[in-house]
Amino acid sequence: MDGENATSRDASMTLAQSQVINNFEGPMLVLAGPGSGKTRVVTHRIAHMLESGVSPRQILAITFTNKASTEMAERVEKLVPGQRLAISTFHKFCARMLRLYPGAVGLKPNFTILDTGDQTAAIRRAMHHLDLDTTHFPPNKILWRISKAKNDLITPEVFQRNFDESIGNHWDAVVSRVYPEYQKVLLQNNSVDFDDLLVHVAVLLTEFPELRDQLDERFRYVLVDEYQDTNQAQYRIVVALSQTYRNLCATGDPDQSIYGWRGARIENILRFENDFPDVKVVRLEQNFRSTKSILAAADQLIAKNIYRKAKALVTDNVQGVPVRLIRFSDGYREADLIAEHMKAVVASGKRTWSDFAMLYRVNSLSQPLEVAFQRAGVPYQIVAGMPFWEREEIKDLVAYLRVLANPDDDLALRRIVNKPQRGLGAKSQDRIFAWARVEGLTPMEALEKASSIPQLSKKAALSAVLFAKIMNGLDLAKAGSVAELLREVVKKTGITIPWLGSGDETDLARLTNVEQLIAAAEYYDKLAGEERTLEGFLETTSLASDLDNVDEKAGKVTLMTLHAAKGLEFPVVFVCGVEENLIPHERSINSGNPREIEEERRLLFVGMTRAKEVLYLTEASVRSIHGRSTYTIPSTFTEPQHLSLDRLSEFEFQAMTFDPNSFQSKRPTTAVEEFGTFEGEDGDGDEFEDREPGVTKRRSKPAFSSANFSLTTAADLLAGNNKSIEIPTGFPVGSAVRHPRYGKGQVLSASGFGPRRTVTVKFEQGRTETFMVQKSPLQPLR
DNA sequence: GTCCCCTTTCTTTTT
DNA sequence: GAAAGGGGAC
Repeated sequence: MDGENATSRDASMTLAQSQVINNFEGPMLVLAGPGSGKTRVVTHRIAHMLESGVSPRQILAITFTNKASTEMAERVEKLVPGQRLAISTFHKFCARMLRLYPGAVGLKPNFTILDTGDQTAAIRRAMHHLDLDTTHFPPNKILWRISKAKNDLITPEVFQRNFDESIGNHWDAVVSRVYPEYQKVLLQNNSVDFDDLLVHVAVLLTEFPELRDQLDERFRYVLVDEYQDTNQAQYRIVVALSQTYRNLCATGDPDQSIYGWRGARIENILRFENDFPDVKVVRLEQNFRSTKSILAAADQLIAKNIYRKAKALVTDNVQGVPVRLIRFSDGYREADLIAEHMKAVVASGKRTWSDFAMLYRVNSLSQPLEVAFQRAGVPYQIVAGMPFWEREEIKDLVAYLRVLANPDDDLALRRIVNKPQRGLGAKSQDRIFAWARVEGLTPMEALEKASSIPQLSKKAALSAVLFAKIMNGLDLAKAGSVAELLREVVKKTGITIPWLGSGDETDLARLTNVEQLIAAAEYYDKLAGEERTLEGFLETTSLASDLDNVDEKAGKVTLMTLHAAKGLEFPVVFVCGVEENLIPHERSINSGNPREIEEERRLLFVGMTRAKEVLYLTEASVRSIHGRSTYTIPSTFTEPQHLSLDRLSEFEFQAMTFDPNSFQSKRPTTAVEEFGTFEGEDGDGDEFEDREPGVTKRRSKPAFSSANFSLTTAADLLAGNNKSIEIPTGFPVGSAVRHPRYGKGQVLSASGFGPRRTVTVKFEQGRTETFMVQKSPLQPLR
């Protein structure tokens, strides 16, 4: 798709695609199936608009993720270089708008955007004000309810009214009290949460018609991506911007709506046709991504949804190998054998690590996979886990900047006032801030004058004054750059001192994270140049996400949830844990709401359609969940009468791994021949020697895997060596190992073979632990 | 004021 | 089984 230019466009486009590109006046709804080249079409549409004389200033393209917006911007840039147009995420766009018109909703221009942690803290505080008990009503759950209300544009007043008018449950009783108080806390802190960014702007556009007119005039052409995922607030914003100039182009796919639980409304697509009766609806049904086999299976699955507008899925691509459902005896075998399979395929030289993706419904499934991949030496990147910006040390440092940028940001101040520990515990803090309120001072002023606060200990007062001194000495203008300012924070607060020289892995990780934060600041400094502000940097930090860092070409296998996979594609995809209660998730089943089951089905549909060439669904007979081993039930979605798949046992899968030629599909299919480059055929066993990337060098003596001792290795088989490999002794006495938690160590003693092998390891940091090799995350160090 | 142990809970989380 | 949050002990 690279290297194309704007002029050679039409020849390579389908009729539907050209329609989208060429008709940019008036409302349009693009229903784009998976892999239908949507981004390409949208970017070409923008290019066409620019070429036709539309001013770049009049175009607004909105996406959901940073990644999508960056990609769109890059691709437009490639087509029509040097144009400045607004391509942004919903939240970023709203943050911009709010910085321009903060007063209208009671904010100051330097407001901060709170992350989930701060939001919970704010809820806590609100509940504290109301004397509500946080044990019985967990703040997280309350926050969740409030967030849902905001997504639906329900204000605290309306929430309360709704509650009063209904026979409310006691939950909503609590929420209807907390919600307004929470908003008050946010306003006092001159801050907003993620949802507020949208809600405030929606309010702005509704209550200030002149402003709406002005923005509508300014953004005459609005494009929205992933329209099926818009919530009420986003819908309102988009529609408000498209009244005078009704050039709204929404692209989306109802079949890929997987964020209903976050307030996304598929109905927004249906409503579109009501709001804009003259809408042109274009369907992009041709898939350029997947093989016929994959598409047929996905189509068969999604056709089972009742609440759906039927859409064809067609492709000119080859048939490809059949979609396979593999049944493993348990989750560990699943992980091990998949790792082994990938190793073998990569060793054969036909694929690289980054061709593979592992998708799962819940994050907890990543753990056994991780263990197996580490042991097998398969390089992987895991998306999600603990997002960078959520890390303790990062949030602390960012909180320092937040207080500097927005002195009203009490939540941030509370966070850092005793970090590193200065002997200013909750009690002293309460005293200081209570005194501030009585005296009518800002919290910072109170800290400065702490020595005159009655009943505050000498020690606490001293620390408070010292803290105020540090803060007063910090200034962006003086420091020159955000990165430099951060370095000063680190130096003056000594926050990293406890981590220096301890050698502890987590401390080392903390230090690295701090470095990374500074690096991120440097990057921002460079990008923003002289226009750099603290608010600007903080905005990038709070609106950043882990997903932005997915590198599809990282030379690693990618592990992530099905949700995170939306919008991505990989040559080979494993969707694992396709079992009842996982997909569909038991919560959805228990909800009794068929629409929730349909969302689960769409989720699997999204996962399946990520695959370009080879797709595996896997299930385990026994799965250990919540620490308990349970017999699983096959997923409703894969029942034979619903979905025709090639069903393989783990042994058949293994055989296929080691000798592609030995395995014949059970279903008669002539399809295989059509695909030239897949594993599953073409076993000419070409030289694999030294083809593997570094990590897997230990091929002759693989890290322990239960399958290894009875079978020949993939590499040997492919090389034509039919000698069996020796039974691995794995982790011999005296060998060096690494444990993710305890660090480096040495094997003291070992006993047993195979799955029962246990080793005792003495770790450098002193402790000695015994592990079942198969179940532990131990890695050999060469 | 801090730490540790107990209980509880266990989707998904574009921003 | 593991992490997180709250309550109680020091």
